[in-house]
Amino acid sequence: MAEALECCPSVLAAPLDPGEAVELARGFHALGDPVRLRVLSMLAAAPTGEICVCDLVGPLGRTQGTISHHLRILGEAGLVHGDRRGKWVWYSLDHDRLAALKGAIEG
Amino acid sequence: MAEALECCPSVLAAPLDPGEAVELARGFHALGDPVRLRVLSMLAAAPTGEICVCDLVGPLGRTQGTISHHLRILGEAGLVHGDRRGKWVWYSLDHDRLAALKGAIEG
DNA sequence: TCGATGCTTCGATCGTTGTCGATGTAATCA
DNA sequence: TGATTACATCGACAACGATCGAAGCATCGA
Repeated sequence: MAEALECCPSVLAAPLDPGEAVELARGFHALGDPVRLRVLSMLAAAPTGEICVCDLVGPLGRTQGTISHHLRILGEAGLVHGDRRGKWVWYSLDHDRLAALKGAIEG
Repeated sequence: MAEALECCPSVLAAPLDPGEAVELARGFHALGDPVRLRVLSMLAAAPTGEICVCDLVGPLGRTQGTISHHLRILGEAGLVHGDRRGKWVWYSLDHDRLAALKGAIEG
């Protein structure tokens, strides 16, 4: 087993030190809300891989301010990125970050 | 792709319906705390796959009541199971439940 | 039966968070 | 410039959650 690359801490390998645990918990905490999970799944299912905020508000049944709040949390967790183009801000999924979290809980 | 087995909803497949999102969020929410992640990693690293509460209190630097609280949350999320044997309660990891959560965030 | 040990539950505190409505800001269009 | 649209931020509120100390169970040994 390649011990060399310590890119991503894993819950299932050696006991997690407190710092790694805090960092990982930040990521999983962002996944711990139904609205945010649905945002991610909508982004993953979008044909172009991008969705603007206005197209999230209706389906998710939350106000625009609330959706913006959740997108900020997802962004701070590194799970999504926003790109302003004209009046719209297009959000897309960060597959690498998601893969890193997945890697943290696989044996 | 085998559409047949719909055992575990995935964030990255079709858009999540609200009910599935709530259920998945419950699991990820349990992972969204540093103390709980360290509990899981200690369980995974334990030679016998089991640890009693008294052996978690010291390393995690929390009171026994707090550790018990976190174990209850992990248990309700299906991530750990407790087994009373004599004076001790031995906790172990539910690898299947963890794998299901992992499966929910893989493409 | 009585104490000691391991764990759970309870009550209280205090910070966090999901939500809304309202306001602010940026970009576009007339 | 002014109006409109898209999004972010703010203030407030209620609900939740992490934590502790203390009290309550359960089990074992003497």
